[in-house]
Amino acid sequence: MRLDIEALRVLDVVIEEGSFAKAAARLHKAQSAISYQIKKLEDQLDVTIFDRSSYRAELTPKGKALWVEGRRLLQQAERIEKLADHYSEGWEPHFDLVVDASLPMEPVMKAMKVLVDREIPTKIQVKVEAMRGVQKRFEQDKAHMMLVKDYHPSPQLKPVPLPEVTFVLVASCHHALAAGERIDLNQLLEHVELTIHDSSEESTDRLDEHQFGGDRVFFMHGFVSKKSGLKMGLGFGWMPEFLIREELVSGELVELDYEGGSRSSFTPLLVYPTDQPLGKAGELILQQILSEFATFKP
Amino acid sequence: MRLDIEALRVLDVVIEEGSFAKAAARLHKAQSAISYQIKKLEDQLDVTIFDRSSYRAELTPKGKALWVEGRRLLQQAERIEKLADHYSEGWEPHFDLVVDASLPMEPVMKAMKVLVDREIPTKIQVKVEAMRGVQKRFEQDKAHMMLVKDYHPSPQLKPVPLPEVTFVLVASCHHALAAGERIDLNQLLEHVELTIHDSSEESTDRLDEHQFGGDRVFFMHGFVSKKSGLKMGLGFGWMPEFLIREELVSGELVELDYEGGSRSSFTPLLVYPTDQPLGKAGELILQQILSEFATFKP
DNA sequence: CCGACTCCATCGAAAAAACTGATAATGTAT
DNA sequence: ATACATTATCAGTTTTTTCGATGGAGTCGG
Repeated sequence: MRLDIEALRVLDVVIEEGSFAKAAARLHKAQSAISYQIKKLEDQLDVTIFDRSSYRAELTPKGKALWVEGRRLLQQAERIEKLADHYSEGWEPHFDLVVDASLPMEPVMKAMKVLVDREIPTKIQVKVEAMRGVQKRFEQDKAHMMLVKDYHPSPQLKPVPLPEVTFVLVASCHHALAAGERIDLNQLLEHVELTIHDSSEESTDRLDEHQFGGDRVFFMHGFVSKKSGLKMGLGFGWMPEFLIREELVSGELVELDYEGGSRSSFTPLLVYPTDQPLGKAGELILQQILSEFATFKP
Repeated sequence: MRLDIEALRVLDVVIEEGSFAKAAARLHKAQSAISYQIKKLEDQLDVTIFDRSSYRAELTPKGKALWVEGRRLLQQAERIEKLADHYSEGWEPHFDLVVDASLPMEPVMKAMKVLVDREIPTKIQVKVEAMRGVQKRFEQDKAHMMLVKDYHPSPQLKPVPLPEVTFVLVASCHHALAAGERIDLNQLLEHVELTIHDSSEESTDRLDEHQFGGDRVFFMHGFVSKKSGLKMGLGFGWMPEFLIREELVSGELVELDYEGGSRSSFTPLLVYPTDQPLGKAGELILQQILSEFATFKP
């Protein structure tokens, strides 16, 4: 590599200042050091950058073209240095967040918006997964934080509780079960159940705690499609209450009168590893997500 | 500037090779020199790039992010070096060609196409001007070559003749002059003359040699619009023969029976400065243009 | 036209940076 | 357990960079 950033910087300053001597002054160097650097650059690139035949050294066309390219390199160098500065100020290069699909996305989105607006140097990625897929992705990607419904505890993982989420067992108002009273398990099992496809499992043989185990179970790929399946009367199923509030009010979806209980609540958790302290971005995200969830009303 | 290309190159090789020692071998340096460069980079950027706690040094996330950025810088550095190599091989950074609008563009375009297809490193610009504007632009832009109908000779300018171009005095077949026989100057001056706007003049008070000096002269901004003006019967005027060959055959435009002569030929010139020898691109362009003009049949 | 000034190149000496080779500490593989 | 691989460190050497001084050439202002 016969190119030297320092030499390009000298070239840039010489051109800006208009003379070797002035550049030397600005760079706090002797004028001979400037001569040396420029000559070195010319020798190494084998290109005459300055025409010295007249009084003041004048840029040759080739010199000018190289200068233009050199400035781009200098800018890239500055970017790298700024990046390094950010890192030593405590910003982490990346921050990966995994979120359980059954949690409300609005507070997460709001928190992200705040971070984006602050133009922090950390690159943030958010991935949404379902059920066991959340922790699986968290571990696979070595992510920095996850918002989960449930997880395998570990001494290196610190959980922070988030506001409770309620699930409701519902079906379309036109569904056979909608009118049923004191429905028992056997009655339920006669109908199609809609549930979410566990994004961690290839062969779906395990059951979610919220799954009844009938013969006909339809696995949807998210609560959006599950909700539309429910609304069109395809079957019954559990839904986060905040997602179907409107449909419950309008009566489009109705809460089933299931004898085993039609409501189920859980406390979602914000989880992050403690073996590595959170960086600046991590702290910010932590605070922001907690604050958004605290004020979140669906 | 606390960034050093050499250090980034060492970092890159270390990561590619997987160990300091192997990188040292590939770079023909001692292993301690690699340690030194990496440590220097870490100190200067104040970022831990490698985690040395395990046996082999492992990239930290920050280190990886810096490496990715560093590679972009290395690529830019390589581009600059390649550019410099091209320059010392004799390629010039830019080549500016000015062409008179009354010359056929086809051979020029063909020549340019050949150059472009060869992917030469020189950036080529072609500018089309009219009349005195050609040489004016040539001098103003310090262009490297011009194709002109006429120019002010100078000892530093070398002219090379190109194939003759013929101008024909024409008008629409529906124009009053079309049917005239042995038309004299006074008859001509009773009609609107179409001519090309000299791109060098602000106030158009000078006359082209091909201009009769009637009261009503319309200045067009190129032969394309002049031709359409002629075809719609707006007036009469001189046109390069190669541009109106079809219209003459079809009879849409007719050659006037002017007593001063309805045809005028001139030898266009390819002109370039001799004080600076042509670069590789210049030589190529010279050869290519001459060869394209030599084989050009309109 | 002269003297003061600015421009840049060059040179020897000095300082700084980079590298070498050897050694040590630690970990891996067999 | 032995041979080998990996990285850090250190003293000494080589190379690069800088300094300060000098000189020739061009410019500026009277």
